[in-house]
Amino acid sequence: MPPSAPASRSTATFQRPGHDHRRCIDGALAAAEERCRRRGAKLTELRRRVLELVWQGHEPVGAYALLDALRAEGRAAAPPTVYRALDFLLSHGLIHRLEKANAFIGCPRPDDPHAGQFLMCLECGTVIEMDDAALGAAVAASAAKHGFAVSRQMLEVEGHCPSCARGAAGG
Amino acid sequence: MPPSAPASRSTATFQRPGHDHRRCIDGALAAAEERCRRRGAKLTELRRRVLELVWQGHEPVGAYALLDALRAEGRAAAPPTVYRALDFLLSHGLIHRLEKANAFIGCPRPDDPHAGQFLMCLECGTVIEMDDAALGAAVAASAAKHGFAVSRQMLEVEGHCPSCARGAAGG
DNA sequence: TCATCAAATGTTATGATATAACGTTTTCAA
DNA sequence: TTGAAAACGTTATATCATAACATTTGATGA
Repeated sequence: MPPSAPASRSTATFQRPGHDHRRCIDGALAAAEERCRRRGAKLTELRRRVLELVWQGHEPVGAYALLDALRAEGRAAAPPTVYRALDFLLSHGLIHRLEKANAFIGCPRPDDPHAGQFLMCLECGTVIEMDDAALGAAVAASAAKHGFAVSRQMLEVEGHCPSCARGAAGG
Repeated sequence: MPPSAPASRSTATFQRPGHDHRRCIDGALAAAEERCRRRGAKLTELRRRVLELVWQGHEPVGAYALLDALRAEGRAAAPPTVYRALDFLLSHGLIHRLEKANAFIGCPRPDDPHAGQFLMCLECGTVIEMDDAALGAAVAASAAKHGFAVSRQMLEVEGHCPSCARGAAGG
C-alpha cells in the first residue's frame, strides 16, 4: 500500500469494536513518517515504537503503561525514556495529551492545525477527536466577549458513545 | 448583609488587579453556606476554611499549597485532610478542578448547573469561568453529530487576558 | 579515518499529585 | 447513653512527572 494514498484514514467517528485496527496503526505511522520527514524531525525507532504503542487502541494510554510495554520488550527504559518520546510526539502533533486522564492518545490528523476536542466514553473508555473547526471558532468567539485572546483550547467531553448509549438506553 | 441579596456578586469577567477581593471571598462563602443549607450538606469549619483558601485569589490553587496553608495555621493536616475537603466542595459545585493545572478554583456561581468553561491567562495566571450556555449547547450539538451523549464537559482555554494582552500588544 | 559536536538515550534520584486503609472523634437521633 | 454514620486524624503508599548527569549514536568536516 503506497503511503501517498491515506484517503480514507480517519478516526473522526466512533469505530466499530471489530474494525481493522491494524489499518489505524499503519495509517498513523505512515502519516507520522511523512510529517517528520517534511519537518526534518527524526522519528527514531524508539519514538516510532512509542507512537505505535499509543495507537494500540482508541483508548488513552498512560506513560507508565507505555513504560511497562517497553520493558516487556526487553528494552532498557525508565520514566524519562517514555516521557521524552511522548514530548517529541506531542511537539510534532502526532499525539495529544488528555489532561483529565493524565494519558495520551494518537492524533488521527496530525497534518491539520486544530484544537483538542475529545469525546470520551465513560463506559468503554474509547476516545475520539472531533476536530470541529466551527466549534473551535465558537469557543474563540465566546472568549473574545471577555476580551480574551486564545492561544490554545482543550475540550474534554465525557459521556456515552453510540454503542454504549444504545446499550444503556435499550437494556 | 443578608445572604438573600448577592445581586452583583460575579467573577464572570476579568477583575481589575486592585479590586476588592474580600467581597469575592465573602460572596462565595455566603453562597456556599446558603447552598449547603439548602442541600442539607455540612459546611464544616475545615471545609469552609479550605473554600476560603481556594478563594484567596482568582488563580487556581494546588492541593499541597492548601495543605501548607492549613499547617501554617497550626492545624493537624495531611493530604487526605485537604483532598476530602476538596471532594466535598467539588461534589457540591462550590469549586472546580482545572485538569491541566492539577489545581482548584472557586466557582462564582454554584447555583447554576453549568459546564466548566475556563479562560486561563498564561501571563498572570488568572482564571475566569465563562458559563456560556450557548457554547455548552454548541459542544453538545457537535458531540451529537458523532452520536455521543454528553454527561459532562470541560473546556480549558489558554491565552491572554485583556490586561496582559494589552501589555503584550502595546509594549 | 577519526576528531568533534549535537542529539538521543541511559541511569539514578527525586519532586509533585493523589489515594488506600484504618483508627479516633464528633454528631445526632432513638 | 448508646449506637450508627459522618467527619477527621494518621500512616503508608500509589501514581504521574522531571532534574541532573553519564553514555551512546550519528552527522559533519578536517
